[in-house]
Amino acid sequence: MFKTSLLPPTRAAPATMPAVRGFHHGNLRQALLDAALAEPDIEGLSLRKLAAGLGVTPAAAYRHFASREELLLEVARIGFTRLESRFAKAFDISQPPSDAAQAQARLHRLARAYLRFADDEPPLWRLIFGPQGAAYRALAGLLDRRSSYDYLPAALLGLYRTGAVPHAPTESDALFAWSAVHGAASLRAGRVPDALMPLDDLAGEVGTRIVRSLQSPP
Amino acid sequence: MFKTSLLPPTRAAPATMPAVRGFHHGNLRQALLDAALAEPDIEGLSLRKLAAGLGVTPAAAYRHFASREELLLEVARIGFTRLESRFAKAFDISQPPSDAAQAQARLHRLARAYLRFADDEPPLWRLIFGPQGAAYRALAGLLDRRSSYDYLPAALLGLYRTGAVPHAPTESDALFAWSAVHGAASLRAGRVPDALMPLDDLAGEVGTRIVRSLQSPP
DNA sequence: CTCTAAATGTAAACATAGATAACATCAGAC
DNA sequence: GTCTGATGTTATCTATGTTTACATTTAGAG
Repeated sequence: MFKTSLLPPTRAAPATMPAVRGFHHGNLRQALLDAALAEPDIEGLSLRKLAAGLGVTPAAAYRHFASREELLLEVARIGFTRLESRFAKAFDISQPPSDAAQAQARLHRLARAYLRFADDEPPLWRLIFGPQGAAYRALAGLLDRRSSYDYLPAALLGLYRTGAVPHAPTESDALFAWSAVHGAASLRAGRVPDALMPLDDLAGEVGTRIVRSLQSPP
Repeated sequence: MFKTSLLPPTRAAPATMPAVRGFHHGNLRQALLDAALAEPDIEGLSLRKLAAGLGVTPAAAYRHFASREELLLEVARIGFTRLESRFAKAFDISQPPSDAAQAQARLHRLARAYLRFADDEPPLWRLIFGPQGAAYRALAGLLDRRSSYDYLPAALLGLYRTGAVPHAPTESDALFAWSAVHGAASLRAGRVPDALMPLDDLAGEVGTRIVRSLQSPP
């Protein structure tokens, strides 16, 4: 027999390490995710091109993802994880603020982490926060169950406890703070003219103004 | 001769008014735009389906738009126009604020207009402010040349002139205000849990906090 | 070691999409 | 009336997501 087996030797992946286990391709799933993460326009990627780039048939991808949408969802999950990891570092739970200055520094670090993520990984940012909602809403569960959404309120509470702010933060306060940071990042990612000052300056401005907006009583 | 002329009578549009001029279809261009505007997911629309819905061949659309992208661009322009029209009404240039309260009311109206647009026309909102940037950046020229971007700074200046705020607004102030409003609208459009309070309350909160964030000297 | 079953890929095909080219038709100018 | 340009229609091309039937490789049971 001879078949059309003219391509099998295409598995010329001697330069790549055996990944986890060397199957046909050597864990295609991760390779697809990596390729997707490297895409400049993740939402606009083509499964076929991705597969072709890995020297694999389009249908092969369907052994690992039920659909294109599921691939994107998985990528979005990775994005959320990376974002939260940045938040965790910025928040630094091991070092609770002992005075107002430290509490404000923590808030600034959070704002900076958020903005920096938008700066460092624009494709992921667009995928995650794209108003398309597909990935956004689908992953809402992932966000709701603690994590990213809680860092900001916690930081605001720290402001109050250290006396940087005169009243305990309300939900409204948290929403406003979140809006300001998210809005700044959005405008920056959207390349809105005015939003292009140095990132650290922007983070500082936003943090400072948030604190200022909390000065009067509720 | 007989050809394949079995479809021409499909032009059964006696119920629709002659539009501007009764051509083959009776101004397809506008009909396509209207159909696109009625789409729940504008960015995801299909030219073919749109055409089919109007009882017209896919290729017919290309007599009016060079590409799908151009159709979307035109829709985005319409969206921007609608948004600016709301801003204009909210700003009410014919009634300059004569005291702090009126200046604040103007700011609140602007915030409300912005949020209301996101609420009233989610598909347009997503198209316009989608981080995809396609339409966004392409239309940046339309935004830069005055209009929407200037209402907020003007409102802030009004706050200063009427003494509602102690210092003349800087670019940073305007950017922060814009971030806060835009962020609130984004979160709302993204159905983020906390952002779902009544629209007017949200607009009020945002407006009030923006003013508060401008209380200290620069 | 061998045999089998699950995991993984391939080939071929279908449906839909955007886009283009050649041809047809209608409105209005002359 | 005839000619011309605007507007639509018929294929037709290519790219893409997706499915189905088949092949192959791997891992593990016996």
